[in-house]
Amino acid sequence: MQKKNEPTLVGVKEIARRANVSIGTVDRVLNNRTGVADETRNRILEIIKDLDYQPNMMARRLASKKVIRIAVLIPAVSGETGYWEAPLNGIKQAAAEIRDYGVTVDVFLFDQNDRSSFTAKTKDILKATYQGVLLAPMFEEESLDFIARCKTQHLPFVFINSDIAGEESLSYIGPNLYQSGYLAAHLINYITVPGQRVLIVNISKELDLHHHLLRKEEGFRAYFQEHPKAITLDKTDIRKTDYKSVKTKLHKALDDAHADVIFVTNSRVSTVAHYLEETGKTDIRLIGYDFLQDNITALRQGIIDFLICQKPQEQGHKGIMALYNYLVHGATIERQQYMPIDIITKENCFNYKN
Amino acid sequence: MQKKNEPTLVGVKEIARRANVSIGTVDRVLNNRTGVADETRNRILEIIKDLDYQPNMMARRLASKKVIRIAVLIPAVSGETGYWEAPLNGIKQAAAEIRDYGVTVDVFLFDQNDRSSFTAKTKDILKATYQGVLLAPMFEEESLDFIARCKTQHLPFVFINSDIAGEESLSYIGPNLYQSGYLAAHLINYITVPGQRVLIVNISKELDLHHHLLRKEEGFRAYFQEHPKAITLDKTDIRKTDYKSVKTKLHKALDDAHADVIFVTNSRVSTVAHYLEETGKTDIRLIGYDFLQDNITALRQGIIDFLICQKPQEQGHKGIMALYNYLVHGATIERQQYMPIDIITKENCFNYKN
DNA sequence: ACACTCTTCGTTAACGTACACGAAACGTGG
DNA sequence: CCACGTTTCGTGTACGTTAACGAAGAGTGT
Repeated sequence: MQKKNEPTLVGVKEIARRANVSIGTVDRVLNNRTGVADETRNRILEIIKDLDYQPNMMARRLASKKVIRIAVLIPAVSGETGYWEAPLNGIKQAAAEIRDYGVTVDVFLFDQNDRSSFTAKTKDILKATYQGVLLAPMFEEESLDFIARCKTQHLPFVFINSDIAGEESLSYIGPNLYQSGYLAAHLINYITVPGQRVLIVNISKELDLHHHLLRKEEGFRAYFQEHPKAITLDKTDIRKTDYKSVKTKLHKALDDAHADVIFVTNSRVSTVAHYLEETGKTDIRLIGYDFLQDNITALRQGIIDFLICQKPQEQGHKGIMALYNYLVHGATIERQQYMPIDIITKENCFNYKN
Repeated sequence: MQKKNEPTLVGVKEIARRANVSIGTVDRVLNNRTGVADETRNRILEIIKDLDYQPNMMARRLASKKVIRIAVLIPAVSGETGYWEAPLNGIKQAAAEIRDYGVTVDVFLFDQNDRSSFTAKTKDILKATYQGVLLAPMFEEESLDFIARCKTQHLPFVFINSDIAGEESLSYIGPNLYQSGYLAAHLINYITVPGQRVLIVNISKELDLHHHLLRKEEGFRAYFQEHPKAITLDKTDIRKTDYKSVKTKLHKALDDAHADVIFVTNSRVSTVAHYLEETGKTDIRLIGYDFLQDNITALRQGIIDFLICQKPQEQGHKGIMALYNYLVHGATIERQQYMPIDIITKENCFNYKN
């Protein structure tokens, strides 16, 4: 049926035979090294194209003793939030997959509350000899410093989870925050009727993270600007993440104005769920972010209505793979890889893959 | 920080050295072949465990000239429905990924309207020498025949898209139809108010496929049984898939009783969308299945409200990978791999990965 | 013509594993 | 004690590629 092409049967030997040269010469043009006459090189190139030669990756990486090292710089999972566990898992999984190909990945964890720990780790990375870096540029200023150094060292880097526009990263892999806020608004549009009130809740004590939340809120508000509806948007900022602080603030906010729907702009939605459950306000619809255990529990109980999630584990996986494909296969990488925005409810959370 | 284990540096040579034997002997116990004294075997086994030896896959498959062949038996993409294009793409992608490992996959396509084409292809597969089969068992009787033969030939097989319970397949990879209908009901529960009417629409001329739709409808109805709500469920079966027939039937159904929401149990939802657009009934909410171009278009236009999708491409990919992991790595495979049930709306369809 | 440097290319030993072949070592029966 | 079979093991080649080494030829200056 399909053409009778000999699959993978052609190797350097066959090319060498046809070109009347030795495999050494063929190897030189394949890895475009010097020392081949232009005429010979062209002849071999021609034959390679003719044969649609595909190098045998196994043999290639077996023979090449050079090992590729990738550094990863992301926040440690804190009691604060378990979010980074998922990307880390994706990173580990990818690392395991490409370990056989002679790629090792070292993970450096910094403290989200401590800019200096970030800087310290960047120094460690620059000291060692890596061929690529995957990083979460949470602290903008410090990150700019770091990637400036990367550039002088011709060290390719990939951003994960948050982007710094205008910098020549190989790729950005992460959420489209604006769009995810927009989507949340879309969902709320479905489940509300005119006259109702929506409360937007930002819970975060980190300044740089707060920036994330604002981007989502922006998308959220944009939706209702573009789709006018007679609902009222309230908002409360909570700068402490412990339950008591959240409770107090929420109490006040709900006292000021009743809410039919609460939109929490990050994964702390389970804290709000706890509050609603405790106070028996289970008629309030609740939407938040991220497929974390506490959130899933509340989702199952019907306290949280929707979770929005952007596959953090896959983010980590893709981040490593982008570097791998670039470094090993010389592939060109998409500059922006926005993750799909998943909607999770009580009824489809069972088989969700983070 | 982590233990100073030499990664992948240990090979058969090191094991042989420690055991005071040659690599040949080590090789014998690794591939548990005969001809090793029990005492020696145990000694080597011990060392292997000690060193946490991981064989080098590349070298392994390089040296072993045996090639693994996988057969795939799925419906051809017809004008009828483009659905199977997605799984096929996933299969092709997976095939490309493992081609380097000496695995070839041959795809056999049958006609969804012709049972005999299915049988013919199964014969072709059995005639050739495959080590594994991935199939969509759409025709139950014929499939049972086929897998009976597979069993006598010790040919492992994986089901995709639809399952035949009780058969010893390596794995089933596909949707949980019941649950996806249940989810649709859940969504409709959000967007309806008491007193409204929902119309269930089954569009399919194939008998075996119809069975799929019923399973979804079952889940759908179960939801409202478990969550009683004052809404009325109507239903119409449409046994011809051309637009004119659908139009006629829909007209009649909507004439009988007004509908606030229409739930189409498969990917033909775009046909209904077309009807709604043409007749200006755009106030009717519409929910259906699958991330196909026509559906996406209608989704973007706001005619379709929700699409439910179960990653058909990933299904194909996972199907091949299950076989690969089993045949090459001897991994144990999960018996049932239900795909996540994704909810797609106008606002999150951009970055959706099928 | 000689010594020398460059360019161009062939040869060969790895890489880690699989597998065929054959060599010891150890019986066992006569 | 020899012939023969069996068990147990070591050796060598192969897989397709990389990369170091060095040989042959061309060019240059004296």
